Amino acid sequence: MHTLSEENYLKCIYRLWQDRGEKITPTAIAEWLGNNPASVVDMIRKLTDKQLIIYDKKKGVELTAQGQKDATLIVRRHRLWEVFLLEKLGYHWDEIHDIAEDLEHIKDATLADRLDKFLGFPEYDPHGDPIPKANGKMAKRHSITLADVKPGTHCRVAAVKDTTSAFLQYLQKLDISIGTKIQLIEKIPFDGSLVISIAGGERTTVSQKFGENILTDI
Amino acid sequence: MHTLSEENYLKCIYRLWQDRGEKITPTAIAEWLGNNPASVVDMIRKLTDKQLIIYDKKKGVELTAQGQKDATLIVRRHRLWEVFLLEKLGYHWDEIHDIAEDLEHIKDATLADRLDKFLGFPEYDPHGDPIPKANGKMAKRHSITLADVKPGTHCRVAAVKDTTSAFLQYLQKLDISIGTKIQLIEKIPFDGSLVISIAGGERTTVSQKFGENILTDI
DNA sequence: AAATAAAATTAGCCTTGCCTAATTTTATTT
DNA sequence: AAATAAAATTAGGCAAGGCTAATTTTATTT
Repeated sequence: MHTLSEENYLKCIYRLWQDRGEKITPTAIAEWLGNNPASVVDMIRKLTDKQLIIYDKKKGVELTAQGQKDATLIVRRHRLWEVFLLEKLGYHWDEIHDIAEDLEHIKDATLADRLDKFLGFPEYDPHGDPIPKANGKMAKRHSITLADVKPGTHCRVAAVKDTTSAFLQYLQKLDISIGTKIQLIEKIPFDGSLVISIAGGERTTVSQKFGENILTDI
Repeated sequence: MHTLSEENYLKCIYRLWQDRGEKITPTAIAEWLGNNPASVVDMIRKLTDKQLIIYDKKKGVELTAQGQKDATLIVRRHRLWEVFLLEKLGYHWDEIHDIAEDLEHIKDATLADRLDKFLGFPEYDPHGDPIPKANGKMAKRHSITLADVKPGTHCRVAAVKDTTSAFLQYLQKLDISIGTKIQLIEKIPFDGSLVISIAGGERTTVSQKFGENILTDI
């Protein structure tokens, strides 16, 4: 099996691949993990030896079939634990990510499946991300952000991209959670700011960055 | 906070202290952990620097107040997770120890307390060991083994000392679990073997070692 | 195309936590 | 008490996974 560090790299590569679809460079990985690019180069060598990734200077880092499979299972564990922490232990939205970050590395042949069953086979985690099934399949990710929809559109918050507590706490303050209805009233051309109405309430203005981190259903 | 390794040493010292009450030597620790005594000496220095233990060649290793407190909380986490794995996820007796061994190191200010509440504040773990409360207090450990009771005595299995799966699977085969009534019929003087009756059933003979690992209520 | 900037890589070092081998200390026998 | 055995300790090393600083490649400007 993989070391803690290897797993974190795998997961990071998986996320970058899912999120952007852009070329995954050592620098991008280093930034995401808060590591030095030199360290990343070391690990790229190790993961390549283990045949979990393929690195090509032109194409960047790509996961092999095995790498994808392993990464998916880590994400599965992470998201299942998030559901557990929120639903069973009563944690708040913004507290669960870091704890799940540790729990996801617990390895046991049947743990994730048992947890999945115990939780009632949830489709999405508390941030709206789909939970991979034991076979690696998962529901589609939501991809349209609040910043993408046309002014006038009514939409539903389906997921959040950023899961830092700074963002989640801001959402909490605005009374936004998964399922909240939001109407995009206007986009300010100058800086992309968004004028929205939350759950039919009065107008609020949020930044473009904010809008890009809200994934919507419609 | 402490590293994974430091926590394992702390827990080991705590166990040796509870179990035997004898002088805790570097060799004893090394044996328990399956490490080399030289490594233990290194760690003794580190834990001493952190003021978690006091090491005196004559007295052996002793936990400081802080060391005791920290070790107790690790044990608390371990035992709570064992309850969770057995009761909520449906694991068997002999499978939970190793998983809890990993889970116990997850650190979060409120995790253990939330888990405790979620589980209904259990007093004992599935092996019959008392679960320390948040304040460090815990119910008394059972101390009389099946090998200690007088022939003729009827007693109840309250806990097991050995938690290896080899022992637990043997118990399962004999249909013994926490709460099972056992009568000690006879002790064989030659090798200390015990003739017992399990739940009123027919006579069975078990070894002295076996008896020493069963803790009884009466 | 040359100059500059950015990214990738290499080299060498650090800490943690373990190891073996050698040595010193302490205990146990004879 | 001397000899022997066992335990503890020291010294030196190793792998993992980071780091910084220096160098080489690759991209971007001018």
